[in-house]
Amino acid sequence: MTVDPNFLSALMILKLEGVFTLTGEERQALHDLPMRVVVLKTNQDIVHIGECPLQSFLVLEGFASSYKLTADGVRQIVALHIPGDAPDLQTLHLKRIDCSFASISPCKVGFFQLDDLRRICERHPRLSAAFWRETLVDASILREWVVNVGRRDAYTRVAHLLCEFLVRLKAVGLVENSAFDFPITQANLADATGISAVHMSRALKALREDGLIQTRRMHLAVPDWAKLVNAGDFDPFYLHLGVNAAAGFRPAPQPKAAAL
Amino acid sequence: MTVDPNFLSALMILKLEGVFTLTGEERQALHDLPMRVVVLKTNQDIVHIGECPLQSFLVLEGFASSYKLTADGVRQIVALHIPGDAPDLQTLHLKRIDCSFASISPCKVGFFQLDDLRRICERHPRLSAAFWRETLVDASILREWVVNVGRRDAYTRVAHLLCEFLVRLKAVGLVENSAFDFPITQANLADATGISAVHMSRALKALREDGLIQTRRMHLAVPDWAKLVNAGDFDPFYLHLGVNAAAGFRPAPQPKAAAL
DNA sequence: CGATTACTTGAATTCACTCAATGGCGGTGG
DNA sequence: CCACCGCCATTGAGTGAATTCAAGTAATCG
Repeated sequence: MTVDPNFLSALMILKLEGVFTLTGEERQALHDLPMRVVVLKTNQDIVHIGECPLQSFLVLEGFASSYKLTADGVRQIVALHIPGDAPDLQTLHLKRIDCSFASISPCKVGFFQLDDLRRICERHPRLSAAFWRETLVDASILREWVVNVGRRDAYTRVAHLLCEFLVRLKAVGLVENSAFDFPITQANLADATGISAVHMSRALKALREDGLIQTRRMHLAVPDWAKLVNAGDFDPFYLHLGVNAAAGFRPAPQPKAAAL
Repeated sequence: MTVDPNFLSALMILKLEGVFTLTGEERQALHDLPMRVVVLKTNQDIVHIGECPLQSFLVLEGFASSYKLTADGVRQIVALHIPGDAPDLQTLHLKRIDCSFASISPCKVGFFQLDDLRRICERHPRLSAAFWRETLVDASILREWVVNVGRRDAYTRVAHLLCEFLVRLKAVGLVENSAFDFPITQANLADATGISAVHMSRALKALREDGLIQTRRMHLAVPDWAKLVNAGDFDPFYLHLGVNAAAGFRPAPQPKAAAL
């Protein structure tokens, strides 16, 4: 995948189009957002907790994480970011960043000035709302992570994380035949699920032996989606994907919501 | 505490004032927000997951929770809400609610129409930004909860939750002499920390025996704040409280943030 | 090809869980 | 007023899931 200098906005636009149709003006505004592309190796810090940056970033290629450390130096990954994600939108309204960001695979990110984005938000209220919505979806994912880490056993937990990964990657077109590139170490997966790296190895082995996943190299395949969903107690609803993006993952058209 | 019919907006205003000073117009707009006060007993559902409500609510008195259930019916509380919180601002931009809300103590909540709030947001961009900020702080708390549940042992986890509770309650003036009303069952605390109710009992006992907390009836006192903070690996920064609100909790004025 | 990093496996341990029984408190009704 | 019931909290005993420690294998990179 080559990096078009405006690939940043292209990805952003793709994602927002999943929610509502942009006007030409809105698309243009995003397109004109100046940015600086940076290439990262694995495990490089992007922003560090406590900083007050003047810029924010978008993931273009590869994967990134948000993480925090406990007092005794144990790491917990609190979010995984895939191409198209803007992990750090909180900087728009919170001065100091409350978690660190790092690449967890070779990775390209695009930096943009917060002031530029603020200007866009002021001029285009619908875009502002769309970014707000993004941060709300992130919060929804965090809620599911609390459940995952708090109440599911390791096997289910890992299955759930892989389900989430697959659905999110599919939404940005990075899945082919229920398989995708997966250059993430077990240690990182362990930090994302709150288990030890050793136990992650065992959990993945169990999933493999049960025929729920196939791992070769840095590549992951899901032979039986329904089984993995079942094993992971997974319902993609919390991802709040547009109907288009979620096609193929919702077994049936979503039921009319219950009246209040 | 009696319920002034406009107590809702009063609380909302109080909280927002912690971030920036409202103009008279802004204050008036909040004050004029129509609302309906509802009194709840313990453990009553307020909004159920999957609904598409036309209204949202604010907690006036007592405590509420956001929770989700796993497939086998185990509950995980993903957020606790105290007076002044608007737990359900996500409805502004997400159609279907992705978690349930319930009272976890006797409780008063104020419902308002989303359309009314949307109108306020359109007319008062600074208020819109302030509400957005609120949701970002909620996300920050969720990140800390993932760390808490994922990487800390039960003892530390419970201490951390109690620290968070005390700081947040203090910010809305519900703490006196490091003590506060605490009408929350151990089962609920267990669901918030991802441990079993039995183990919660043991953890609280240990904290009591170590002199970190005192519990009598539905009341909790913290004799030695520094010790509890230490035991809970607690740093209030993630709460993003205004400087005023956090007074007395930050050991020193926050250091100039590191440059990017 | 040698060095480093990632993964796997086994064994012993520990933290937290379930199950089960008991005690305290508050409310309700005879 | 006291007896009873239900909810909540406590405690003990046994179990189990996940951890740490340790060793060894496979893969990757310069």
